Amino acid sequence: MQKYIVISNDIRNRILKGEYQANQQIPFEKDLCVTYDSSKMTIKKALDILVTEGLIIKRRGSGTFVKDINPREMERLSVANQFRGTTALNPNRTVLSKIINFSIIPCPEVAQSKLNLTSDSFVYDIYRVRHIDGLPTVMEKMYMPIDLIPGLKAPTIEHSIYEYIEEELHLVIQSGHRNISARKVTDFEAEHLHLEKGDPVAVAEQIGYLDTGAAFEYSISVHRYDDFSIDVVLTRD
Amino acid sequence: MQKYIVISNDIRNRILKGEYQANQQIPFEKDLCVTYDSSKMTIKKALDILVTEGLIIKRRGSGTFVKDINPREMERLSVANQFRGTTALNPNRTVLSKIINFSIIPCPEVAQSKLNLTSDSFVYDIYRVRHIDGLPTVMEKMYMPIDLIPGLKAPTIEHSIYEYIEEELHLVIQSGHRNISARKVTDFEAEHLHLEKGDPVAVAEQIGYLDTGAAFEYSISVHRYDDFSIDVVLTRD
DNA sequence: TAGTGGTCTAGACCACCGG
DNA sequence: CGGTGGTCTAGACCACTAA
Repeated sequence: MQKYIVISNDIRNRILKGEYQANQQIPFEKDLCVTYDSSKMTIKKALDILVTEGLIIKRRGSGTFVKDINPREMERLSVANQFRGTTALNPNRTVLSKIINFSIIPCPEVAQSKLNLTSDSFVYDIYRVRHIDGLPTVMEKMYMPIDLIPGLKAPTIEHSIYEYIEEELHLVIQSGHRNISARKVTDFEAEHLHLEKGDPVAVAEQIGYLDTGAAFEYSISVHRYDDFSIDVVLTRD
Repeated sequence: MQKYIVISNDIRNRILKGEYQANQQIPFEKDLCVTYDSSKMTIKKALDILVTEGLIIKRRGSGTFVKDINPREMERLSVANQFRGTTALNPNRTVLSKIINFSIIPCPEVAQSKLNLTSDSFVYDIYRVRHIDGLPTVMEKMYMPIDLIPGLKAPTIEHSIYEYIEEELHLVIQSGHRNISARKVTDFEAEHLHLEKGDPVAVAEQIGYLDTGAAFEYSISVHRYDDFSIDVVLTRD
């Protein structure tokens, strides 16, 4: 494990345990260099991780301070801006899917620009309802290039596609570009999600990337409004 | 302007102009060191900015590659995960507010944990409808500690509070922690937002921080569903 | 003015990928 | 095995803050 990760974890734990409290100043980088027997650059890198997580702020000329955050709020932060599938996001719940459609088609126009493909490429066309602890919660429309993700079968789609990609194909999922919006549920969706006509849904449109830079997924997830929430840490510049 | 920012901007522009195309390999860090007359660490820092923006990916042992992104998709990315107020987010539109409530009260329980205050601290209690180009678009409930943000007056609230904080008080807004969800509009909100009973709204609950680390704002923004959308770049690890 | 964090360097060593 | 990007160092200089 790299040094800056270890240091970063250690300081994060001290903050979460309350050893460094909200609004309190933490030791100077110079002193942390001694504490952790590291160079200034390494300490800076460790602290910068906590800055992007939103736990601390740094002020040139003054020092480094724990943000003015209630301890209960802190735990959410470490998972904000992390890319996880539905299964991984609900580790203590059962996630199963009912397949509405599973076929292979030429890449439709709507997905061409997202996946950077042309219509002569083939993609899986997947439409499924994801049940969490038995309750229909998300409807997911998904396009994946068959060249990148070979061998998809119905049983996989009923469970976790991401797990298949990582554990069976040994590919590495690297990042996702997601757009969040809201709208009214369609009648078709309402039926599957057990919602009333015109109820709200949250829509997450997403492009997923492998560590090769290749776009492997374009999906539109329609979530019941009472089971959707996402945390984001935003910064100036 | 710092060297790594200049380099980062230059490479971003080359990608956006198509000089470095989707899926294409860009020069090795070693060569970029020569091109930009910089050290390896500086080049790495410049490239890492583009990685977190979602434009490129790096593979140890292989090189650095432009992500498999359609050029049209790229422009959205540079503003993802940026913290802006409504006014700054709509630079070409007119943003005005109708005040529903503006008073000073002891910090209510709902905001105490968010702002890390106790009930003996006073906060502004602001409730306003934000009109964008004349159309009611967002209803914003906002609590701000009067100690941190002194001198707020009604005319300021009708325009941009963020501008007042930065340009009049010369404070620096540093980051925000935001939670996004969706629900049905209340009857009261429907009236002000010109929505029908039960229509969807997107809810952005947010804590804003100054560069001192102090929480200066807790707000709940209720957006018309047809004028709300947010982009997020998510990563593993 | 002393001391903070920010930038930048030159160079060492390492983990990983490809031929 | 050579070459990539990743980590880490020791030290220089700078911009900024606070007393």
